[in-house]
Amino acid sequence: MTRDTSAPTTPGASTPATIAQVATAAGVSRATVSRVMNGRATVAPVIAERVRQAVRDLDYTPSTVARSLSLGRTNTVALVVPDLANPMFQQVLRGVTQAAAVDGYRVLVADSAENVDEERLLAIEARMRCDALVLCAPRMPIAQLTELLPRVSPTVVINRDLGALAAPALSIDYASGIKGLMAHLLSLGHTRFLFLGGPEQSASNQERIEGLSEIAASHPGITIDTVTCGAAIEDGYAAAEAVLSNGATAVLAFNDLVAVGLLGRLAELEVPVPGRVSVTGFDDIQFARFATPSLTTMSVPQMELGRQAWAQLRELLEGGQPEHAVFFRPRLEVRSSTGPVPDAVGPVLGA
Amino acid sequence: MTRDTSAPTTPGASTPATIAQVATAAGVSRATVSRVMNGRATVAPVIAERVRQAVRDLDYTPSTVARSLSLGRTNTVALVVPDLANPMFQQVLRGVTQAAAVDGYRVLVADSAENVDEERLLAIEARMRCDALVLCAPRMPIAQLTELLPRVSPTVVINRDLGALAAPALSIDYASGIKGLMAHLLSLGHTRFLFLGGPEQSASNQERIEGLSEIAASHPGITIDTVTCGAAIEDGYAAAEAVLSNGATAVLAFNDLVAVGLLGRLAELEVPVPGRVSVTGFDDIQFARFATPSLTTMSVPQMELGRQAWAQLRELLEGGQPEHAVFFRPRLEVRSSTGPVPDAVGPVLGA
DNA sequence: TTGTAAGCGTTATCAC
DNA sequence: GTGATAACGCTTACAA
Repeated sequence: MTRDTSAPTTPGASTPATIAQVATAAGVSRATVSRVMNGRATVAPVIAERVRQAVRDLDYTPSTVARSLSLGRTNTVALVVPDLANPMFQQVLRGVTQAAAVDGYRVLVADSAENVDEERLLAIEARMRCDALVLCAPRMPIAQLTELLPRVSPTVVINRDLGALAAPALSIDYASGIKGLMAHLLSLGHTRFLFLGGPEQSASNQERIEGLSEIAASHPGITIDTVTCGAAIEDGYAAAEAVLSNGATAVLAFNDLVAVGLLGRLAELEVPVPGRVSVTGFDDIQFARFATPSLTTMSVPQMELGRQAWAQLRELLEGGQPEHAVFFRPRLEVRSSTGPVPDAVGPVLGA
Repeated sequence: MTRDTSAPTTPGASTPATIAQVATAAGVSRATVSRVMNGRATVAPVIAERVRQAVRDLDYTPSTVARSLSLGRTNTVALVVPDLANPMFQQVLRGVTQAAAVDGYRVLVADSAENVDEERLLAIEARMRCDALVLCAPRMPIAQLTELLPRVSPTVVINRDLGALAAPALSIDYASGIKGLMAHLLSLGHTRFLFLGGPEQSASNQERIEGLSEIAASHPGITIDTVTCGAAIEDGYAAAEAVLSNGATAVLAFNDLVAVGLLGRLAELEVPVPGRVSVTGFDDIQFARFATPSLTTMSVPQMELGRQAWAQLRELLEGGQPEHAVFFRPRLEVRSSTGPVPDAVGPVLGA
């Protein structure tokens, strides 16, 4: 390249000091500086101190990039998520960040902004800068995922069932979760249900629907309607009218975001919850407990998902065997947004 | 180092292909491969195609680390925040991530977990892996900040007034914001106020207090009590009793998180809002609008803060002059959690 | 238009 | 114990 033709050992004013400059200043070789910096082997105390002094004088910090190239590892993991606006993924991010930090790893975030097409390239690009990948791609077709995974290994996939794919995965048992919610609502006497569905290609949405189908099959007396809604808070807000025009006494929102949006709109419309309709969410985001009424939901260990993801990656990075796929079974959180079925259905009949 | 003594041009099975392997495969020099990869200059079409074929065959992707070392830039920015759990910072993260992505930059996150002591080292460490830094350090003493900033330049500081410090900064005018809230509450007839204060060392908390002092000084007839509370939703929840035992008819929470927590608890206690007390927040996080009652708050352009931060950094990275410090003036969002002062103060007297 | 070779800043091997 | 020196994989003057 031959960029700087001046003496490379000149302690540039603004340019960060290099190991060579420290070596010159301390009157030793670069190798020795490197040893001191890494607390390696036995360097004569006198020399070591001389090096440390030079380091202080020059304000030297080793170049991470150069180390990465030499060591062949970056000490960085990437997290690819479909939407950073979702509190669920924010918690996963926190979990990964905190757990990785303990092992001296940093986290690079990549938000695909729900753009399924870009997700593949984003993951590959992110993986190139890092030693490993945490991939959250609920909408990516399984075929594409299959092609992608070997390219970005080591990677752990979060939040979707990989089925036969032999890759490390941490998933939520959404089917079981939604069945748990249904069981709760059934026990309260509800028979007419409305499911506010999430994005249709979403794997977890499919799982929820399958769960509901099973319940429907085994409970002849009930009806479960489905309306495609979305995954965002605004979607829930906008769904209030659909909810009211439907005769259901219990609404299962795709997630807490949708549920909170719905709750907000219902409050504005002065529709009593759970007096008129019961509402459930999914995920148990931080706000669920503080919503009014507090939201009955399925608790998903969001931060734990992130922490476990890092734990598995760490294992892989150390040359360990891929873990088995792990399923988290959500836990029912009964709060105040669900209650007994009202005496009569429809706009204020009984009472 | 001399790690791999075997022929370096062997297309290793699992190891990622290098530029040298591509060069060999295509029968050209590495320089030519580099030119093709970067769409450089005029490479003979025939040769270029041969290179591209080799790239495809070998599944070659250039090493980002090696490029970074050679180019002297990583195409990465770091964001240092005190607490990723706060929706405010999550939005800033989104803003930075989205804006930086447009220019081909990725974002590294570092969460200091409210640990003020570690923040300095964290920032330095993060900066080393990146080309620039977005720093959110509301509690860092100004002296330490002064020492730190030159070391991590280029950096833009977010969310605090740097005063005389000549560094790029994006701040919120918290004093003006809280005064706006007070003006609103005063217009509703309130005279007894309670401020639920945030972390005491927090710069923005100080600014809020100064704003309140000014109002107090210019309005002899009113009283403004202060209770140190915190910045988290749980803190607001826990503050409900203190709020009720205080005679105030209007409560100004440190931020929306605190306000939502308070609202949640007040609802549980069946305390009418704003019937008994009015409540305000600060930040206008996503959930503020959907709280029950919807929260009157000061809107802070959170994502915009992130976007602008990137815009300024980009300018600096391109060799531009540091921008002047920018202040965002929050905008009052009147919603349903504030209302006229109740007829009588205390546990249900009038009515 | 293409190749040669130096250089980015580190680490690690191997003599001394 | 310490110092040359060759990598790591890429970019880019400069020569051909």
